[in-house]
Amino acid sequence: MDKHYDAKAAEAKWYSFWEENGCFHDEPGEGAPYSVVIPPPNVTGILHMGHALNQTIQDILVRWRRMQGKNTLWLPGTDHAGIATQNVVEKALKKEGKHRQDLGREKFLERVWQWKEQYGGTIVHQQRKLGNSTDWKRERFTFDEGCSKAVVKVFRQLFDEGLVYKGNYIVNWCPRCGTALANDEVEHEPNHGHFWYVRYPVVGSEKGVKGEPYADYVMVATTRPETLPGDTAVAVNPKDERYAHLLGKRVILPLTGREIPVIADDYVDREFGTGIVKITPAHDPNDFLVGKRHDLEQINIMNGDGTMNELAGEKYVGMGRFDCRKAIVADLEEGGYLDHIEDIDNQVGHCYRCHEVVESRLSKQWFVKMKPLAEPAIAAVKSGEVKFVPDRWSKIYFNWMENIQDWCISRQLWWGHRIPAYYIRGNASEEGAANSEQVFVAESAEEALEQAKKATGNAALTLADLEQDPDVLDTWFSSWLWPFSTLGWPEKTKDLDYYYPTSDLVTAQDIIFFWVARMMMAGIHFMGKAPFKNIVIHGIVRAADGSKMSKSKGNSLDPLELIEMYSADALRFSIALITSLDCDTKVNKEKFEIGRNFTTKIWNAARFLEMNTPQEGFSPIAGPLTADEKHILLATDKACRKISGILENYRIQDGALAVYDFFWTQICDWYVEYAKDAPDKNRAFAILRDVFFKALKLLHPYMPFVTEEVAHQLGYLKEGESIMREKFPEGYSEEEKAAWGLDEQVYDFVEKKREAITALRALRAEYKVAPAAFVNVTVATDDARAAAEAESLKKAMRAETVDFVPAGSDLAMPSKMTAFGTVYLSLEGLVDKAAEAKRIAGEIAKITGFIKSSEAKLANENFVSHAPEAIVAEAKRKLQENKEKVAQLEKLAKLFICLRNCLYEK
RNA sequence: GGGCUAUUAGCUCAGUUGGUUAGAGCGCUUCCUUGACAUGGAAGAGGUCAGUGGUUCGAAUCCACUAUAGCCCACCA
Repeated sequence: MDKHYDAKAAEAKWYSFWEENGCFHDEPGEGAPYSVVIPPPNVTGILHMGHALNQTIQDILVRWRRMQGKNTLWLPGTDHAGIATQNVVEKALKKEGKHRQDLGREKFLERVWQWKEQYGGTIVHQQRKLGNSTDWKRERFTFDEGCSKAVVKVFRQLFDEGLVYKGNYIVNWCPRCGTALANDEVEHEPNHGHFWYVRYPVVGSEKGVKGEPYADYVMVATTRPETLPGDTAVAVNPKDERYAHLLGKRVILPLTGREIPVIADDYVDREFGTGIVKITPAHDPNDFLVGKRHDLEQINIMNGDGTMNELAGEKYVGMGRFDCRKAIVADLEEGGYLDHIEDIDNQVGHCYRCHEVVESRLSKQWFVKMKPLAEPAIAAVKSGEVKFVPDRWSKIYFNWMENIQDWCISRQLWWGHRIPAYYIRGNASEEGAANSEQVFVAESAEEALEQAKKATGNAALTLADLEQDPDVLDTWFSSWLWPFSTLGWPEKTKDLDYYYPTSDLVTAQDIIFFWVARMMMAGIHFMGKAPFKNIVIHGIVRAADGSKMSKSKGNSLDPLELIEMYSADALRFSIALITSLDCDTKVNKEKFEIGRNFTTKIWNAARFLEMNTPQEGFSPIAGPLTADEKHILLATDKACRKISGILENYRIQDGALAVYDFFWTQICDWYVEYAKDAPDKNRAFAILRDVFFKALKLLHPYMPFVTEEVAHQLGYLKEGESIMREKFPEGYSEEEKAAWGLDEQVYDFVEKKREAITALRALRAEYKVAPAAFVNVTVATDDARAAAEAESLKKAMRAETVDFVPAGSDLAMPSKMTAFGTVYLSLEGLVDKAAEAKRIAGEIAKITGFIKSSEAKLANENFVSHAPEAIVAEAKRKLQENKEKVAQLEKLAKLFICLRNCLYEK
């Protein structure tokens, strides 16, 4: 083996080997499978730390289950990401000085597909670098033929069920992008704005002259005076006594002269502003709801591009909304309606894409009625059919699902699944086909034509008479079908039958609502079964200071760079080790050294084993084994059992820790050191060889590349074989354990022995005994097995002699008490430190403190009678031990005083 | 405003149903390089578990309140 591990070469070699040999591929078979669908990244995306974490967790689970022998499918793919992708292509067009309108819909879409073919594979290639064992033969795209078919089918079905409807609704609207935005696509930012206090004269009151107050008016505070022409009421709180007299009266809307009612609604906050609110149902979401409750007219005064229309008043037509604001304010002042202006700080929504100020706009959009879909999805989690891991996320899920709002699914984009709704040409209103009332929802234009013929009684209609709704569907409308559309639905495929419902869904907390909850609803509604059994939610990877990673902040780490620097295994292992499911993870570059160092350790340990492999090979493990040999076999057995149990519970981090500790501490630090000087080296190394392969297999889900490479280098596997096809170790059989004489007592005995060795090392360090010096050691113990360990102790302690005396022997030498026995270090002939006396006094004080607290505890009647026997016995034993320790230290103190005296005499 | 979560060593975090003197990694201190590995080895220092009160024989762990931080939802015209 080479002195250094070449991660890059190994990663490239093994990934293509696995892929070419179908190691990732699965076909329906016998028995319950393990299946997972990947959260599809945006096709425009590049791999970031969030993906690295998310996919590492999935790959660990997937590789582990596959090695357990289950049929295992991890299905990859990408999301067409409507707005994001369209934006990328529009930007490219802009460089050519073109706009999408210049190309027209068809040509533009061609361009997007071209872009997708050329660059869309970026993230998919990057994912391979991570070592993902995804079944690339089944890679899907939310906009591919099959997924698109599923989308149309679902839309049609929901429409027929009355769950999809077209409605007037206030949506967040970006005037620049010309599309509705989902709530999450709006970014609220602090804004320094103004409150304009405007007087609305009460009908019937005397009109004042220009510039003077009206005799009777209501004062309204608004941040958006340009919407004033759309007001259809003013509202007060029903409990507000100040304004009780106004109820039922009407006021005059300034500049228009229109009369509007004064209404009472709980929505109005008495404390805020003047306590009187103007109600503009077409331009504010809250006002919209108030308007619904009071049956108010909705006056839409704005065009889609943010300019004013004729309903705003002749004077303002064609003005931009902000120019119009200025004009209206000026006119209000002119007319004497403006009382005063106040500076305020508020929040204003911006488009997450182009940063334009978002407008609330009344428009016709398509919606999905969510309540009927949500109910069974809530029930599935309540009943335990589907579990959240960690469980606390179920609360958040319920909270959202129980207060669910209808889902606006139409987007005014071109890149996406076009809404399968058709209208008779010419019926469309000015705002486009979406406003036509006569709509035919069908899976094809031909089918829609049949419907139209039937509905109109006009058999002469042709396809040319129909036009399709121009809008496309929200991207989530395809991703919510992901767990079954990717398996072939609506066709009844073998895959669908075998792999659905999937086993685990692994994702970050930020898309529980947008994606997870909706998949639950779609899965139950269309498949009759929830789409997965467990929803594993992990945190977000954050920068070292706890802030979110973002390119613009420059605080993001690039997983590909980390792979380049430390290797994919290092990235995977480190991230698994430092991430707990329960909270976000803060990372910096240095953290990934953990994994890099561990990789090096594995490589070097493998080299050591290789160097010690006899030419003729190892003989089978037989004969009476030494305690250390039994111990490592038991430790291996424990590790195997422990790790599967840990992974069953998704404790990825604990698993990483366990396997790290097993390999580094148990194998490298202790067993390898033992094996170097073992009485029967061939047997010791035969055991090491066996244990080592098990360790590699345990490690494989975390570190696929180095484990595969080492397994081949050491000859565990022949060419053409893969560690991926090995069985995940389950520990040794009862027969093996019996044959080798493995039992817990031996394990504990070796643990104790190690304690003695550590104690001696500590004594050497404390008394500054040169590392190379041979020392004389005495151990006071009654353990009958001790004598057999004299040789191994001598080596581990670098001792000239190791003598045993009965426990309780009282020697005047520096000592440490251990579970094995009291270890004494003879200082004769070695450097001494007179100042030790002081240190010992400190130690005596410390232990005396413990003794006092133990004595107090044992004197406590309540403790003795209530606590379990074992606890009481343990307390007594500890007390006794501490007492002995103090006695020993006191003796030692005397010795040091004596030594010091001797020194002084010199 | 409503909800959720966190607060344990200098830093990042474990701590399973309450049970001896609270752990790991990194960092720090001391020592060790012809030895598989200095990307290493040995030893060590460092914590009144955010605070207060309660339940209990016993609390980092359970309960209440307080403080601080973070996240989500709804957002004030």
